[in-house]
Amino acid sequence: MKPPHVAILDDEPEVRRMLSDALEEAGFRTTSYGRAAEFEIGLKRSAPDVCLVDLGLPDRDGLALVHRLALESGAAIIIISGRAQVQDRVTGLELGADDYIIKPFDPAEVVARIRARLRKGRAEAERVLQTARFAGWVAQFDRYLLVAADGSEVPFSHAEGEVLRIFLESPKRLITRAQMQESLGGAAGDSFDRAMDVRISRLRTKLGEDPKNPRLIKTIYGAGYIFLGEVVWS
Amino acid sequence: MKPPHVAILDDEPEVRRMLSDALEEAGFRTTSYGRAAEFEIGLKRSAPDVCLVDLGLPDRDGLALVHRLALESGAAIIIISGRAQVQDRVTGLELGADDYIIKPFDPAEVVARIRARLRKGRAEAERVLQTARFAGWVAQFDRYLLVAADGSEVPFSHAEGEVLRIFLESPKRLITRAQMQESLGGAAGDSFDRAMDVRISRLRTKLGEDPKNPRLIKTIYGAGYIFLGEVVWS
DNA sequence: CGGGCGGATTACAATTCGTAACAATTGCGA
DNA sequence: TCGCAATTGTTACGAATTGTAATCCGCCCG
Repeated sequence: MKPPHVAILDDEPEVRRMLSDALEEAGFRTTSYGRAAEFEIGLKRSAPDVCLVDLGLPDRDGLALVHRLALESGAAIIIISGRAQVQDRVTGLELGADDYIIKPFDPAEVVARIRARLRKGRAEAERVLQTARFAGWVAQFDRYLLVAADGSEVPFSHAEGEVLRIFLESPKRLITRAQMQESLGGAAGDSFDRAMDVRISRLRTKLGEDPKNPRLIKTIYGAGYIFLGEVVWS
Repeated sequence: MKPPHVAILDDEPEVRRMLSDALEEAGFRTTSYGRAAEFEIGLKRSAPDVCLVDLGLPDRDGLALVHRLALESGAAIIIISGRAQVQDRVTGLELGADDYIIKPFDPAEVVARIRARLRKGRAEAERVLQTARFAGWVAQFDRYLLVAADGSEVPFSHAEGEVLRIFLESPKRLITRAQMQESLGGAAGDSFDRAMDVRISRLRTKLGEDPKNPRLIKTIYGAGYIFLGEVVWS
């Protein structure tokens, strides 16, 4: 997979350098331009995935440029501007910019915002399967399936999945019964806690736990539960 | 075309009102929630196009919620937070938020940023997508026809097509029964849910699903359905 | 060492879902 | 207008999952 290409348009050389340094360190390819005329020539040679555009250009009205870019280019357009008024931001976004960052900016935030833009573009294809690995198991939450170390598959139900998710999201930490009820959306009190017990019990059997010596879901008498075991999400 | 639906999650009633007023004036449908628990229940009823999430929630860690939303929901996620540090913004965006707005905010900018998000998303959807490929099938919605891998053709009806389209538009994602009913325009409640079951059942038989071990349309008891399988629209 | 209490497990009941059979609706052509 | 066929909704019943209640087991403290 090729690294995404970011085009930078800003008349101040220091700003250009700061941006290109940060972006290349973050794994992007960059091309920098100081004037709108060069920028447009560069666009014809290679289509960037993201355009960072400063509005205060010497040779062209920045907003008009943004508008044309939005219509003609498929790239994500991010304005970087010293003009901080709300009205400036609103018109910039209305004209087709995908984001508006105010100077002075932090390069780390620029990187994060670029990533957010690129993510949506290819989000569906790249969406990582929501899976967790622990103690030889692989839990696939998008398929409601547990895969054992030997490859055998054990389906789990929605109720069991909710409990399992809570455990896997905070392993090695005490989870009180009240917390778990809250997460499961159940009204605390009367007889719902018994339902929770049953859910945990059924989950334990699916995980092949030895009731007398549970290795994964440990009961803390009078307090709650702890999920032991290294969890790696991917 | 239905107006986009924006879900608002913020514990301060004034903020909720300010947002919903501005958004509805701008032509959006809104639903407001004060607590994460209610918000998640609302998500099961109808799938919003945009989620505005405040990080300072009383009953749940906002960032964890954002992360789950990013993975499980197809909506655009915009954080609205009083935490203004760069580090906060970066982690919020890295966890899957599409934008990060700092309190105090101007409603006009919120509207503009929501529009910017929807614009990008809709650009994809606006290409008239009439055929989808999945699991060896080709679904041609303009001809109400399913073409199998061996070339044989199976016609599907309008009702079946509606269900199929919903599945193919959000594959590998839980679709609650309420969401599906809303998409199908049916009044929830009495006996319409049985009609939906029947539609799905008939679609399953046309797809040649094994009732005991469905490979494509999986039922999540008590929750909804998931369409497994890679989908490519063209 | 025994009682009380909290949790685990089992059996059963309630809910939810699948599908087959049937009824209602729609659309079309004679 | 009538009748036929295709589609869709409705009802009924069986199967699967989940909650509830009853019982059993084990921990903690005296």
